[in-house]
Amino acid sequence: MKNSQLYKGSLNTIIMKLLEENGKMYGYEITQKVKAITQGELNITEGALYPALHKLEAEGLLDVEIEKVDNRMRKYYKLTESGQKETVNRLSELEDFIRNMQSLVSPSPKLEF
Amino acid sequence: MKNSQLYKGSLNTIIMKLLEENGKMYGYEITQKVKAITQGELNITEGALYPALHKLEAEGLLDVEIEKVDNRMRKYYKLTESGQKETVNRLSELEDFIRNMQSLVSPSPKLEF
DNA sequence: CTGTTATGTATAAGAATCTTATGTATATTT
DNA sequence: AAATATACATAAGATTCTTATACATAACAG
Repeated sequence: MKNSQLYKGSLNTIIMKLLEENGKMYGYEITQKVKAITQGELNITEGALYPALHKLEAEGLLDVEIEKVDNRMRKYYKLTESGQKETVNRLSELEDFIRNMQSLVSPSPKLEF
Repeated sequence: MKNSQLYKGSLNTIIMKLLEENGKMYGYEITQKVKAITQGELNITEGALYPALHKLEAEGLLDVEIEKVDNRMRKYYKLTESGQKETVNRLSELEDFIRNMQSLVSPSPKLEF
């Protein structure tokens, strides 16, 4: 991903959320979309992305469909039914995570007397 | 930590933030504090915590001070000067991370016509 | 009084995720 | 003609965490 270790563990959730929103996407498209949404702050590397997609597919959360565009291969991924249910869970976990992290770092204001 | 992979990579930031707020803390105290703040949702395991503390110390971000209380050892950790500076960076990275994740998953509302 | 829970630290094996590097191939831009 | 963009893939190694184990004292429960 980027410089920060914080993104570790969040890639699956990002992929699934984007697929939920966009129906179907291919790998390279995902990297570009993420870059655009985060204004270049988050760059997903292929070495992280493709193994993640393969794993989600192996787990039955994604379906794949190969197309050829301009003589180049594209593997379009979309959520399975099981994947759609799991996406709801992952997003819920992400909300909890963000809430917990904010509780931990939000400046519980030090009262001064 | 807990069930979710999302927390992976965030432990160092949590530790440093708590030390910034509380001056000095010992390991077990950190686990209890995190549990309390997150209402039991996030449980830091010793297998993750102690190696993390040792590494932060080795990197010169933490200082350690041993005390004996009730015949039991406590290792109090506090931020070094370098650690204080680095904490600012880490918290800034965390803010960026949370902002980026919210951009990615916030329901860019689908307009219907 | 004896076993369990709480307090307190530590490490080692293995799992999961990611970085970095490399490889292949075509299309487009310079 | 060379560099960049598009498009997928994998392998070695780094990092971070889980799970299990280990040691030791204090407090509580049966």
